[in-house]
Amino acid sequence: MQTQLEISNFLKSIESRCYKTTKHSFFKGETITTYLEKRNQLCILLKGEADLIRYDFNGNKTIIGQFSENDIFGEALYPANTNNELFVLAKTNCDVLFFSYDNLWVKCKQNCQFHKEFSEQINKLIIKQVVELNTRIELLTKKNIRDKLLSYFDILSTKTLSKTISIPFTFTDLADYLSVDRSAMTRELSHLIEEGFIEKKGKKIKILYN
Amino acid sequence: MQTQLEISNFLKSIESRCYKTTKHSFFKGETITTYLEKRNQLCILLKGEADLIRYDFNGNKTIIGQFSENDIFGEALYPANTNNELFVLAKTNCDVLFFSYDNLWVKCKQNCQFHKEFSEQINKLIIKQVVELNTRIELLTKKNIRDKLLSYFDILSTKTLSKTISIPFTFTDLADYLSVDRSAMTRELSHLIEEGFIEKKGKKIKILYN
DNA sequence: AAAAATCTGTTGCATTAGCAACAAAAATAT
DNA sequence: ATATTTTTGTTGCTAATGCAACAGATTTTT
Repeated sequence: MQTQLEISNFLKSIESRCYKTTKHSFFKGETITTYLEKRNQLCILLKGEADLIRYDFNGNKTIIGQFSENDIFGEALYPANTNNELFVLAKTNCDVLFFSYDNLWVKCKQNCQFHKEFSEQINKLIIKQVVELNTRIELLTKKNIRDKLLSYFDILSTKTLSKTISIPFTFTDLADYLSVDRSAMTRELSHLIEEGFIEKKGKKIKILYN
Repeated sequence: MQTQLEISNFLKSIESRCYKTTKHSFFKGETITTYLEKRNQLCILLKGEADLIRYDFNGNKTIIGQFSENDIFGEALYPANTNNELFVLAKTNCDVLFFSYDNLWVKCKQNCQFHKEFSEQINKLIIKQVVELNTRIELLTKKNIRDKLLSYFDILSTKTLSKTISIPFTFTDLADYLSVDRSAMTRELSHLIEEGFIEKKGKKIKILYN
């Protein structure tokens, strides 16, 4: 499998050829796209960080997805919803590549190398995305906050092969990712420290159990 | 986009050519596969229903995924986990197509039509899977059982364009899908009936609000 | 360097939802 | 047709967690 860096370089070198792709830059806070109609749009985040936000009928805001470099998103990957308004908001300055899912599998007339490569890269990104979604579902299906936290630490620890991990976002965002109340999560973190399961210093967590 | 039926027919007609694919049948209750090592295996459920089951360290069983006809699953789509044992169990008699993700993008020497078609179909299935995963995450990120239920009904209602919906699995399985306690869910259903939000007769639910 | 905004930790309180247990109903197997 | 298994509805109890509010720390903006 290709390294993350190679994929990244490939994506950055893309210029519209047989596909109609569009690159666009966004400033922090701008709306990258909305999921309102079913437009078959796909987007790749070339640079920056973005959140998928849901505002429900009560006006409650929930972060339902968090994207970083090389993540793929867009309406084509999302169910046609009804009562909810979904926005992808730039958390930092972002570069985004847009293209249509419809075009993706249409045979390129020249049967060009670029076309093949592009379509393979997209597939890899989508599969990566599936793995991430499954990871999150693993966590969300845990019955309590403690299990969610411990499983999350476990996953990070396995990925980095280290018992000391660094939370890659704010605790506020972590609470959103695990879909729990932030203060309840902080409380549970305190309990885990008291009971000797973990040590915590800022975003660094040291796992003390085997 | 091709219809579900066309995809289904295509998949059923598959015989190993340039890809190494294997078909296998399973009886109800049998283990279709386990997610223990990272083998890059992909599987398509050609017939039947199957569950992805997690047994955690406490021995608790959770259904973390439910598959039906033409769903794609397998280790390639799943994070390499640590403490959990994952099994795909046949809920009914099943036919399953196995192949390796590694082989999928290796260029077929003959550049054959079958190869192209197969790879396109797989992509469509994977995208369908992403949509389903996102649907579930939408539901799992709701903060309480009531919102999970109402959103679920809403999604079904939108899909079928009807205010009367039919739950496609048992309430026990629905509780698993929404990752809530079954008795608590039944309690909440009773409240929704009392408060006039829904009517319920067996698996048929009538939505009474606009 | 100062001001503004965001993030973090904490606590009290009320509500929710998990757990356990049981009986009736329904579905499945013999 | 009968027996067995699974599903469903219900309820009491308790623990977990969401919510609100606030102050101090940290980060970002001006």
